Amino acid sequence: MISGVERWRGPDTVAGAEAVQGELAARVEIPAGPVPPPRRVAGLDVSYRKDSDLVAAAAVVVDTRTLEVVEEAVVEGAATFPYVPGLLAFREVPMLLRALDALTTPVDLLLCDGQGLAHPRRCGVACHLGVLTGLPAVGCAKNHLVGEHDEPGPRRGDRSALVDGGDVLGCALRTQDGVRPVYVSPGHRIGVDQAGDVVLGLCGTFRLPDPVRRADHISRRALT
DNA sequence: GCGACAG
DNA sequence: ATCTTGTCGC
Repeated sequence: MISGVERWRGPDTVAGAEAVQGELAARVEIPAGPVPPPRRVAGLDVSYRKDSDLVAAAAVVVDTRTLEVVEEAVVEGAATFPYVPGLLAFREVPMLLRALDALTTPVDLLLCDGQGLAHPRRCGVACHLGVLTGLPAVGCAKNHLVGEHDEPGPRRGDRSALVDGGDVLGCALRTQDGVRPVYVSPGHRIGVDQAGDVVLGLCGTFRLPDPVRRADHISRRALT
């Protein structure tokens, strides 16, 4: 269970949402050195239904040592904000906070399906969730949003920095030999290198980290 | 004007 | 994200 979550007040305009991100971005903390390795990670994801605003959000807590599932939570609701590139958090965060509240297990880190710092205003969905919960958070996106990077080497674990405006925001990480890289960036209370390490350590034999895959499956199944 | 554009 | 079967490639 996550306590002390401040009530989310969603803006209703693009300008308002961007202003909120400016404020949240200022509250993101990125430590210079390593932080204690997370023991329990919550993978998060949201699924949508084609012809309605019904959505399902899932949170799956996984033990990083055994890769065993500790707890799962799924909630359903209505989408209240449209998808706008750069403003994904306003569409998904309200539901994800509800899923997190449904958990009874304390978690050490949030692993989100989307960007963290690798965002136009350095405030991707992982930053929103990290700041609002106070927990360390990492963003792991399947596609690129911002930042330039060299093509990572072809093998599992190969990575190259994501750079934008002179800042290293994250990395393009090859999580399996020959697969397309994922885009990893810190959301809160963790550094770029360690964020990549955490994601790689949770990928098993798949491109995406296990907790996120499980959250995807569960949220999708909930809409059936 | 022409791309790019997390989910 | 979602609608969807078979099929091309390793």
